[in-house]
Parts: sequence; C-alpha cells; structure tokens
Amino acid sequence: MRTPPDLSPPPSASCPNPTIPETAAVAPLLLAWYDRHHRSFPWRISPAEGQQGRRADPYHVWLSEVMLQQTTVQAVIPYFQRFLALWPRVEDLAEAETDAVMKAWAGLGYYARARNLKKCAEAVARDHAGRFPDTEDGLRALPGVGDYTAAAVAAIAFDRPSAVVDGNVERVVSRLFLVEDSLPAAKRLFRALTASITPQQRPGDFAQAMMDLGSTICTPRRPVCALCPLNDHCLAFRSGAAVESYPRKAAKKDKPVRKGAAFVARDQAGAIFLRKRAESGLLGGMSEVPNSAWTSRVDGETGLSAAPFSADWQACGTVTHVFTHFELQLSVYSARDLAALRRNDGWWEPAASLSGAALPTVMKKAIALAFPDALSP
DNA sequence: AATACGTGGAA
DNA sequence: TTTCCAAGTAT
Repeated sequence: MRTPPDLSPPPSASCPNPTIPETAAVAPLLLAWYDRHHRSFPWRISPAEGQQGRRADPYHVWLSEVMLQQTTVQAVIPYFQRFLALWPRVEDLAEAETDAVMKAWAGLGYYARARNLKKCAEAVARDHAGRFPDTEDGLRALPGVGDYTAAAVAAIAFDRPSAVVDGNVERVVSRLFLVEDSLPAAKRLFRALTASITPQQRPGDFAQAMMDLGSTICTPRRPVCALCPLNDHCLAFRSGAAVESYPRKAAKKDKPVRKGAAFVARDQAGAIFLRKRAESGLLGGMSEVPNSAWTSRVDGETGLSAAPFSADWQACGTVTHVFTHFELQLSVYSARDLAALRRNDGWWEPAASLSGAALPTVMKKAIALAFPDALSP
C-alpha cells in the first residue's frame, strides 16, 4: 500500500461528503477501460504494444505534448505529421533554421512554444547526445517543458509514475473527489490527488487514459456518467451533485478591445511587403505586414498616418481577431502595383511563397481582405 | 499570484 | 451570437 499523499488541505476539508474514493480501485478500472476504448494518435503506441514492453518514441511524445498545450488534437495532428516529415529526429530539428520552424508552426498559435521547441531540441542534441532525459526533473529543466509536459513525457515515454495533471485530469479529479476548491489556486491539491490514484504499473497508459476519459466521457458540458468506468467511485456522481459544475474556476476577466491599422502593399509581380516582428512578446519572431501599434486608447493612431511609406492606400475594411487577452479590430489598407523598391525594414515576399511564410493567422486575415487571392497555394 | 501568450471549433 | 475552452509555460 502506498503512503497517503501530503494533502493540503486534506480532501475531507474540501469534500462535503466525508467518503474518500477507494483510490486503489481507480487505476485498474480505468486501465481496463483504456484497453478497450483508447484513442489512436500518430504519436501513440497501443496499450497492447506497451504491455509487450514497447515504448513510444520520446521525441514524438515531447513534440506532441508541446503542440497539444492549450491546443486541440484536431489542430495538432497535421502539424505533427509535417514536423516529423521535415525533421524526423530531434537532431534534425536542432539543426533546422529557426525561421523554417516558425513557418512550419504558423497558424498553431502561442509562438513562444515554437521558439522554445527549437531551443529544447538544441539542448537535447548538444547536452544530452540526442536522448531526452528520462526523469521528470531532467525533462523539467528543458526550455518550454513545464510541470505538465515533464510529467507526461516521463510517464508516457519512460514509464515513470509521475502525476500528470492537465485540464482533463483536473476535471476528472475534481469530480472524482468532489473538490470545491477553485482553480488555478488549487493546483497543488489536484497534483496531490492525482498522485494518490497514479499506479506504479502502466503509469503512461494511466495518464493517457485519464486524458481520454476527460475528453470523451468526463467532458466539460455534458458528461456521460452512465458510461464512465469510475462512476461507482465518483463522489460528484454518487452525491447527485451537478457534475458539470466541476471543476470550480475563478471568474474570468473581460477582454478589452484594441484598435490598429495594417498596410498590405503588393508590387507588380504580386509580391507582398512583409516585416519581422520582435523575437519576444505577442506573435514574437513571426512575420507581419506593416501595422500601427494596437491600442485601447481612443486617441491612438490607427489610421492612414501610420502607413509605413507613402502610397495610394485604399481602405479595405476591418478584420476582427480575438487573442487570449484582448480583441483586435484592425483597419486594413491596400496599395497595388507598387515598384518593389528595396527597403531595409522588410522584404517583398513573392506570391508563390506567401502561403508558406511565417504569418500568424491575424496577418493572413488582413492579407486576404486586401487581396483575396494572395494566399491561394 | 497574476498576467501574457493564439487559434478555431463546439454548444 | 456569445461563450467557453484544448494535453500549459514563462515571468
């Protein structure tokens, strides 16, 4: 029997129902469910293969986990396939041009992930002879690898019994233990509770099973408790609580609106004038069309006077784009048939390569509004 | 602890 | 239409 985790506060403090789930029963039930209902993804091996001693490739697991941070599986799969085709091994990624990595990541969002992905690949190639560290602590020290990713790679690729806590797991655990504490303040409690049900055997399958359960059965809105392998042990379900109201979360802040102007210039050959953004911060390291500052101030300059150079700018309309912490209303201006004069603040991206450029979605929207055919491949 | 950091799909 | 949010990390 395992030592009970150090819970602070203990589960009874946050559970109106004093009953503690029979934690030892959870993992076997969940693993049996996973054997039958696991999902297949390009970065996974099947549980049958796993029980024959095979392990998923740590490079594949790491790459998928970084891509999956705050990102849906559906969005990730084509990117994962392209990255593996371009860079089959971590050493290949380490030797890649950073700009090529940014181009391949374009559209996936949270671009600091791509910058850190490259740094991490370099660290693994240079400091670890191309082998990922096989412990949670070793992984945690890599760029872009936080608590979750370190635990996930350690469990899935190296069979370590680490507590893998992502949004799915938080949801499952909050219901299983009827946790009244709110996120994100209760992160520590969720980690301890997850550790209390994580098995020594098949910890990687257990982690993936928790995530599959969370995304198919124990869903945010309409959980399908009748089909849940853990329903007999779930305090939320057994107590008749509103299961979908867990986990408790802190109230969200509202999104301010910012405004700006973007300038899409095209030359006689169809090339578009682009610039490179600063390496850090919003859309860091990505390409852009010239644009004004994005401001919430009513007296901010969001019109023609922010143009990068003089031209016959025509107003095309407005693009609305929602970022994590603000909404952007971008006034778009276009100019056509310009002479492709050499400038030191950017370059003319040829029409043929524009769709493959390192353009974040908001910039593609602006270009598409100005020249609807510009991004056609 | 609180905030910055993208995007697109589902209800 | 609006809201929520999906396998988080860095600072």
